[in-house]
Amino acid sequence: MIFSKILIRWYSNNKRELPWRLTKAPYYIWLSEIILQQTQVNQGLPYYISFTEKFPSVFDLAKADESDVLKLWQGLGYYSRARNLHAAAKYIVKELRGEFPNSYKDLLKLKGVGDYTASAIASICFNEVTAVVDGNVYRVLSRYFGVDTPINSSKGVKEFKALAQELIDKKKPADFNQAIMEFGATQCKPKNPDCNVCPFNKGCIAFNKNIINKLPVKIKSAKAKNKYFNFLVFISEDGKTVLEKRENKGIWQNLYQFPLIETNANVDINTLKPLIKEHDLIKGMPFELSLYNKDIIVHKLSHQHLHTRFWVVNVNRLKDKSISTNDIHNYAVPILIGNFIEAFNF
DNA sequence: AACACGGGGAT
DNA sequence: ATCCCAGTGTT
Repeated sequence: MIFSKILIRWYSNNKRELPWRLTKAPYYIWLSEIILQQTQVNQGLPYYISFTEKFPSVFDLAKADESDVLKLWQGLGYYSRARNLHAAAKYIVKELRGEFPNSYKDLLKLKGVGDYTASAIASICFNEVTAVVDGNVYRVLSRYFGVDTPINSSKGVKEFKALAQELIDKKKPADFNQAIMEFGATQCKPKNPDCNVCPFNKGCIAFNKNIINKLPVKIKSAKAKNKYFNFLVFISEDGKTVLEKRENKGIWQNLYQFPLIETNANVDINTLKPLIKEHDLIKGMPFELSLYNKDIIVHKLSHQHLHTRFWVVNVNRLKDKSISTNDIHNYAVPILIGNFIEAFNF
């Protein structure tokens, strides 16, 4: 039997029940695909539920404020997905009168939609024969066909896309695409794949040459850099504090944080005090400084290790820009800040 | 081509 | 520790 037939049969017997598999409405498929980029099903699932509840249609999403979209996205990471999602919703409503793009080519014009997502939506919603290539597909194909081209090289990207496009079931592109991803996610896993019960083990090159753990080949990325963050948790006698919006490019764009002093290394209270004394928010005012977390919190991102200390700065009163500590939960914050807010219990 | 972009889970 | 995750955008 040919590859796609075996795969689709496996899928019909083994697929998980997931909410986005109950619909073919492009808005919902799009939502699920954006949420699931670089995100495991278990992590993305509650966000899919809350987004479909709060924004049942692309019109609801388009008319929301970005701050509300980011608040709902809080904790999921890769926040450009939320910003692009919102921008694309506004584009669909304004420029396309709410009619969702219905081809790979037009889907690609949406912010945050690249080759993978355009292929997924086009195939699932419109039966377009466009093969998806995600992390699962790289793994399944590299192992079965014994392809050792690095998956994150430009050559590899083209090669695997062409191979997937060759294999896809022209009559059932939606099933094929979802099947190969589901197969990679639940059976042909990175570690300890279930080769003993695999319907492909007879023909799988990696299995038969015993090189399962050598494939796929991936070029290693640079190591994470250390950064040293000192967050200033101002507290005034009338129960106010300060949050600032991160406007710049980089991590956490458009999310909120406590005023930040970044240093080249961990600093103690004596080093930090003069810096705070000159801080715009309290220049010339008396203050008391204390360290909240004795143990440095190391928040690990893909490319940065954030060595973090929270400093409580008690002051008499705060100028403008301050907010009531009662309102602090209304702001979208990175999980690092969110965990502090929860522990500090304002 | 190389890098930035989060947070959680598995090993 | 290290790798991976229904990838995309920028430089």
